[in-house]
Amino acid sequence: MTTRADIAKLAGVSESTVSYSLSGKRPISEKTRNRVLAAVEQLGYKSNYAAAALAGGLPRMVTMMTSNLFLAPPSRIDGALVDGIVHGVRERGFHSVIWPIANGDDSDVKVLLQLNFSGGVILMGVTDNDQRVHLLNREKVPFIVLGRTDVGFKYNFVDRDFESVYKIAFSKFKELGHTQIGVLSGNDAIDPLIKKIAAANKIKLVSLKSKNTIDGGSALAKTFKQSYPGITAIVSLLDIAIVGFVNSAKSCGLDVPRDVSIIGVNMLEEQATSTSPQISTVAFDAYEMAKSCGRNMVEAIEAGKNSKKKISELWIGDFMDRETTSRVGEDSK
Amino acid sequence: MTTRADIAKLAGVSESTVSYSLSGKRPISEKTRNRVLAAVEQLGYKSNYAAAALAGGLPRMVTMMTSNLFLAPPSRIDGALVDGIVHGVRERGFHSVIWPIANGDDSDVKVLLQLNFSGGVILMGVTDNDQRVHLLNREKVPFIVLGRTDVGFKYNFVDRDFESVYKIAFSKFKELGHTQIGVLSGNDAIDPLIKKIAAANKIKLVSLKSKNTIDGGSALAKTFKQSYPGITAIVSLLDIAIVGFVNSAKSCGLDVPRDVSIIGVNMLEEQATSTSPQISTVAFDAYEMAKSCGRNMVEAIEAGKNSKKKISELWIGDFMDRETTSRVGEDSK
DNA sequence: CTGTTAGCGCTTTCAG
DNA sequence: CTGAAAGCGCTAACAG
Repeated sequence: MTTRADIAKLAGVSESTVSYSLSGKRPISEKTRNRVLAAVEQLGYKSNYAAAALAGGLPRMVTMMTSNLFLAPPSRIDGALVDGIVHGVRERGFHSVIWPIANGDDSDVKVLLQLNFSGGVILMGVTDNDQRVHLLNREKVPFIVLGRTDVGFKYNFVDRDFESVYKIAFSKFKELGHTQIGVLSGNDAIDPLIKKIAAANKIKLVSLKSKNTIDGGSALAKTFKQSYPGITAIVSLLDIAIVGFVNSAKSCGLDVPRDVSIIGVNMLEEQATSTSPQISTVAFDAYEMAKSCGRNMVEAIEAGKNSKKKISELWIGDFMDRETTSRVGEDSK
Repeated sequence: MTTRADIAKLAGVSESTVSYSLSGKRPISEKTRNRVLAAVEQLGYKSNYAAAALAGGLPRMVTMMTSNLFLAPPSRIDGALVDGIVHGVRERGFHSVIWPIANGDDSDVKVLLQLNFSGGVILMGVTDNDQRVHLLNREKVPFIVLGRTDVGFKYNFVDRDFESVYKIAFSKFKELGHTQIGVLSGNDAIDPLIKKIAAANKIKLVSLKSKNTIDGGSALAKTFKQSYPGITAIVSLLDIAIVGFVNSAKSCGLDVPRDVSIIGVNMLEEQATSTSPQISTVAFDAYEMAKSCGRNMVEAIEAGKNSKKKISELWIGDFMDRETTSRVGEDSK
């Protein structure tokens, strides 16, 4: 294994000059740096992560914890989240990995924590009353939750401000004259927050349950006209399903947005524009949100465990009106 | 941060005794060990991964590289593979993480290799002529490919012995009297290996293309009778789709296995028994295969890069006959 | 702008 | 069975 000593010798400089040439943490003359880089190239030198972490006093690594990777239907959003974290963390000079945990098994989490390998943890895909949050909290690892869950105490998280999101969506629906709208989600029950905001707008809600798949959305489109004659609009929490719905709409005799006006609150901007220009969205830049989460994580780690830096933040989507949201009661041919 | 020095002081022993108590690499008296463990417990000591890796001379870490995590439809098999690797690697005292790589982007791969963070890499989800294999080979990182791809040179891999698998499946079909069978896969073209073995058995093949989803399989079932009247059997390479097919069969007027005899060659034993007892399988214990891959990886790392230990191996599935594979031309009510 | 050097926390000889 | 001590390769003072 070649070390900085080897390349120092070859370049005819000191070992620290090698380090600084590579890290850029202090000024190095162009000439010297080039000699160092040439030596690095020539010897195929690679830095040693463990040594750097040890000497630097910190593992420059953040760990994403996400179970169910292969069990739940994948969403473009999940990919964007991982991608965002990777780049946000990298931007701050750290690295990130996914720590695979078997479903519902705490032992994998404990192994990680016991290892002291990770400077911090980003918890993803949290479920109701997620036990992992308790474990992380107990072990005093710096952690941020991507999403929210009620575990009985406060913790740092990054998430969308859904209250604002729903307020935007429902007030738009209200303004357009809709009075009965479907809530497309994975559950039979409608989120209380949605109920509250709909009530404030005097809008009647109907639950539309679906799997978050293209076919799930298609299936809904097929029976939509018969099953829900009164529904003139849909607020969708399912990114993939609503694409399937819109794609199938025409062949099912549904005119979007004339017959059904749709606002997607959980879609990537990219998805909305590329596959379903008929959908208005309260846009969600999952990548940027996750990137900011990654940056925050690194800052929290560098700030040290003791410093109680408050890094909670909410992410608020912007309303993207493509003027495709139909007005109710007009032009009904 | 508490270190071994702290716990040595508290336990009244030397620092090396602490290390050995924890690693078990040399005999320690029961009494001493208990004092050490008590101190560890009391101070909440966690070992420092970076220091251990540095002193030990090796990063005790294996990296799984798998792109498309969130783009491709997930399969139970992928989960079983990850799980198997984690446990195979852990069994040998190493750890494993997933290194997220953006699709088709080499730079993430290069970052990892440059980091010298990983003792070895397990490449998953390889595509045709996968560039990552070239990169790994060039960087001289110990690596094993889970699956195979043609990149123009030899490398170590762990994969099923599909030639044996197909031989088993087709000779069984032949024995049962089938002469025309469908090949359920994601492609229009049929794998040349399958063609060769079918030809040897004088069996005519028809390509059945499907997405590997429950709904993909269902769709196929719906049109199967009309579209493929001559097909009496299916060899399936798609684990999820075939489950969908079998689930929908009855409601589509298909009697499995009387009308269509099925052998799944890419299913987990678990899937076959739990969801579709009518399917015979050339069983695939993805977990065990991956576990063995993980163990091999660690051994390769410990053997050192120079030692050209030959670790290639093939995994051969066992034929699981549930006596549900129908005989052609009999009992056709 | 560059060099010297003292550790980081652990593993592993070597010496009892 | 236990201790002492020499590093592992790097970072970050400190000293020019």
